[in-house]
Amino acid sequence: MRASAGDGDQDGSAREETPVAPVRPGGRRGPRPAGPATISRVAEAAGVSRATVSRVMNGSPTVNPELAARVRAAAEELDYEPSVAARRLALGRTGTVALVVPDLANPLFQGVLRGLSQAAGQAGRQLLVAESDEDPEEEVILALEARRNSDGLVLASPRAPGGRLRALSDRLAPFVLVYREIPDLGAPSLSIDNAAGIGEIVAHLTGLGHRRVAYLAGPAGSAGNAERLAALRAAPGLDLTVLPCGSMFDHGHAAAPAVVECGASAVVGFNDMVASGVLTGLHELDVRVPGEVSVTGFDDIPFARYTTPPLTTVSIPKSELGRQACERLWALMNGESGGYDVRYRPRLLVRDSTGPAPS
Amino acid sequence: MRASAGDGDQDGSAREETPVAPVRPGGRRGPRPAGPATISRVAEAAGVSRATVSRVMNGSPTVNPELAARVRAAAEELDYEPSVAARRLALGRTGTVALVVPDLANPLFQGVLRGLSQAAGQAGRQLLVAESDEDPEEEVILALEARRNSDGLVLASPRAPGGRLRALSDRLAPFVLVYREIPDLGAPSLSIDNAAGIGEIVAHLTGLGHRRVAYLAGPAGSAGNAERLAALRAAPGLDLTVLPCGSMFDHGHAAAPAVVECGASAVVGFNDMVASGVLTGLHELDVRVPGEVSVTGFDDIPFARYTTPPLTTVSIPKSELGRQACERLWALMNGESGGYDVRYRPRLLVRDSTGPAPS
DNA sequence: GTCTTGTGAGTAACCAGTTTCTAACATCGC
DNA sequence: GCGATGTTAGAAACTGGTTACTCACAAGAC
Repeated sequence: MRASAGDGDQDGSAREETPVAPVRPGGRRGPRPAGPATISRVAEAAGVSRATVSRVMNGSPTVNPELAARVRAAAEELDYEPSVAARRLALGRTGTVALVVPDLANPLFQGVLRGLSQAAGQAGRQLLVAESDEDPEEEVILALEARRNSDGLVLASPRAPGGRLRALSDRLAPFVLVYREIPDLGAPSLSIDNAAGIGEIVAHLTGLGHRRVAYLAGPAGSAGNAERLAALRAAPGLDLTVLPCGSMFDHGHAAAPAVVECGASAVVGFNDMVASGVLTGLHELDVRVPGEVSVTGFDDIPFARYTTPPLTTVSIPKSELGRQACERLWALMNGESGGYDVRYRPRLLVRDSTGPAPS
Repeated sequence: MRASAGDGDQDGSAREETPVAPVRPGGRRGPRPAGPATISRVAEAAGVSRATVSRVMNGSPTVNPELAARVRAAAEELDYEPSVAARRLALGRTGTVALVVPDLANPLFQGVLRGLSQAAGQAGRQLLVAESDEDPEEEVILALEARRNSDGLVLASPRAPGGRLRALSDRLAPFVLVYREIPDLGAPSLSIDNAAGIGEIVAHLTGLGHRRVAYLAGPAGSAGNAERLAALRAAPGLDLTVLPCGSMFDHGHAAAPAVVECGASAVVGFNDMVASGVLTGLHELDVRVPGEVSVTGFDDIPFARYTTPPLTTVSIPKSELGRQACERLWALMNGESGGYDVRYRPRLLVRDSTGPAPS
């Protein structure tokens, strides 16, 4: 007898009328149920059993067409819509898939979000979205919670430690991993060959004569950042300076002075946003790009074409990842195999932000 | 590029360890009844009734602490987690809110998405997202469907005709409208004063001596576009050319030649993306901005600071809209009033893409 | 004209919780 | 000592569907 009785003390008005006591979930058998129509009401109206109504609503062929028509008419008449909650319970399916991302503002994840949203829509499913704000602990909780409300999960670029995910993997299943690979995880992964992407960039830059290179590092927890950094470190003949940066425009913008200071002739951005930011920052410092400094990005976000100068970057199939993630997830949810892991190789896009190293 | 499933799809090879059956996730020791623990199993294990377990799980104070501890221990032991589906049915609540947007790729809606996502997370609710792809008919269906799976709805910049939404409003309720106003709709709305925003822009441009202005029009169905266009048409002393355009970078980019052709000295973009696109397009045509042509945007998306030159635009409180939308929705869902409609007045941000009209 | 077979529809048992009602028991007042 | 009162905890009804099982009835086989 407590519930939320305590909070009504300051309100006291605005309740012009209490039209219809909605439904008393403890139940009495009123004479006129009111409220949204239920399958029982339809059954009664059509003079059939609930089972028959259910069969009709689900298009079972074992119902006399005449009867079916009567049921449909009754349903129509009563504005009947099957209760989603009840179907979920009875069927044990939610008709929903979930996506957990570190940062919704990042165009990279928007690609996955869109791909997933469209695929889900086409499959007549709902899409649940949760944002972890880059916090690994939060992420795990969110993922578990999202999974409990859905039939399957897409984890985009999870920040959580591999061991943690491995331990949780049977409570998370079925799920697919995007933008990350975790060995011995029982889930398919779709990832980017970051080393290859960096390789493309390095080859391009060294081909232009650059040796002193600055790397604008991404967020600490990002597996992609770790791989890109490692690949850069492993590149022979590079004089590398690592500048802590981040993943957003502002971070790149703020890093411009440090770039100038370190004397690099080329800047490799963790992603296109920091690269765009640094582009503007350099412009403000009157550093010519690519005359004095070359700049590269990563991801090929839509905006990258529209910076000045247009950004040299590597492109990754963002929407394709979303679509593929769906496909894998559908397969998994049907008890099929999630298929082989794949790793997409980024493609170099040379635009105008890179040029020969100044001599 | 590696083919993912092309060749190996029919491998009948040794598959000794493929656990194809959905193994009971909880059964580590002892032959327990399979499947996830239910309230009945917990009740049995603790030697109490289901009602008591329910009370304990919901923190009812009318349970003997000793008994409660026993129940909690049993629940812990069995890895019990209450079924979301069953609670939904019994409580008649879903614990979910839904968002319907025309276009997830648009930074404008991402603001709302983020604000909503964060507020929902804080309130311990799930967030359902649906994208209508700018199709009014689709949108209505999506909204209805989303609403059936949630306790409340946020409709962002809906494309559907006002009458249609009005007719559906009781099936959609509780819901709040964002980026659109519809008279006599029984739902609170949070919108942008487009006319005021255009007013700011026009004042700024005419102050700089511009008279011949081109407007890069947004999507046909957009209410925001209609209002902005109307405000421009109503502005006195303007020689206005309307160029069909769109809402994305590419649309703006493609419009650059038409801008040059029409001889305007200033371009008013429907939003920041088309403005950025046209900026690049003009640059490619060797038109100096703002020397020969001034360009303005709308919305102040994060990119806008990082175009070259940085874009003069009007800013609107995107995340604030998301947060406010939540607040209204929570109120509505608690049976309170949704509050007054509000209309935010955009703020002019003068950056470097506008300058004196050439004489 | 029976026996078998097939078909359509109803009965009732689920799904996994929540909540009302009720009964047993302890406590208190007179 | 006995009735009145107050706690707990259980029984059972309820949320609104789905579906395995069953049964009545009709058609076809012999």
